[in-house]
Amino acid sequence: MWGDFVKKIPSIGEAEWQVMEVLWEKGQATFSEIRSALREHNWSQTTIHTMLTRLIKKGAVAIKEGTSPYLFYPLVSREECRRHETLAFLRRVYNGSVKLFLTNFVNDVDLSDEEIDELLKVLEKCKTSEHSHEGGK
Amino acid sequence: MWGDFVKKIPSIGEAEWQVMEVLWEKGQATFSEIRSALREHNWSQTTIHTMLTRLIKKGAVAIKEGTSPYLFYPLVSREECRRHETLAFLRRVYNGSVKLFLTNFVNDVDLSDEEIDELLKVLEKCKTSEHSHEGGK
DNA sequence: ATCTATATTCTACATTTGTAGTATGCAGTT
DNA sequence: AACTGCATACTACAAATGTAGAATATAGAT
Repeated sequence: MWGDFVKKIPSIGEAEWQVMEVLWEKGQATFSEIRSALREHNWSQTTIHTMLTRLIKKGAVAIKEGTSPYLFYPLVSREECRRHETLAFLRRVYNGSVKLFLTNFVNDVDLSDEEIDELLKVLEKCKTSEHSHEGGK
Repeated sequence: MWGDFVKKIPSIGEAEWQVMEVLWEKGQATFSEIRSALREHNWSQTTIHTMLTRLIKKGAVAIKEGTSPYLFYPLVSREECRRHETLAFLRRVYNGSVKLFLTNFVNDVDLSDEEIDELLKVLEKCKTSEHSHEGGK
């Protein structure tokens, strides 16, 4: 379905994901901005730097050319990362089946009827709204 | 009901999960049974053994007392593991919001209207059926 | 008792990830 | 020039995980 020429989404760890969130939120940011956005995590500066470095090496982040205090920005979108993680997760835990996921999850975790109603609404909307990617099988 | 004794669900890696699947499927199994069930993975025997050992150490698997060719069996249910993984996943990737998950995911990945209908049905059923769990959190 | 095949244990190594100390570079101030 | 602070780099270490070789135990066949 996605052919062989799919952009390879790098794997992003739990803590790294936090850093990415900041970048996705801000679009771009200097180190101090990132640091202060992550203030509550009480990570040492070097820790954050290490993560940025690794994210760069992985191709998830880049530094805008010629910026003095470096401006970091994401090279992969939150959407593609989410999709990637989601597919991996479903494959791993639910045999790749969204249906199985919903069935089990909604049973396991107590979702209130209100929440279920919300989900129903969301799904309904998705259905009616045409997703026009026909792109042949 | 379980008060503070919340059973701690161990973290289970991707490959380890495969081993657990076998155990969940069979209920219990000897090493050779497990091995042959995982045949297609082309893992060396020791690899599988290592995983079993680690799963035991983690408290995810146990050996039935006094069985000659050891009988391994799961100590944690697929359901609780799934719940655990799911919550962690949602927290990590979707800010803990199922709604966000559905919205994004259904948009990102092309779900056919049929699939959406199926999901709708599943959700509807969940709503009407009493879920008599006590609320957790 | 010996051999052999399967069962079980021990040890090892690379990679990924979280975490962080230390060191150096550079710019503005004294 | 020296000092002070932030910016950036280099190095390190432990835990988790995937992967597997080597060694030993043990039961049944010879």
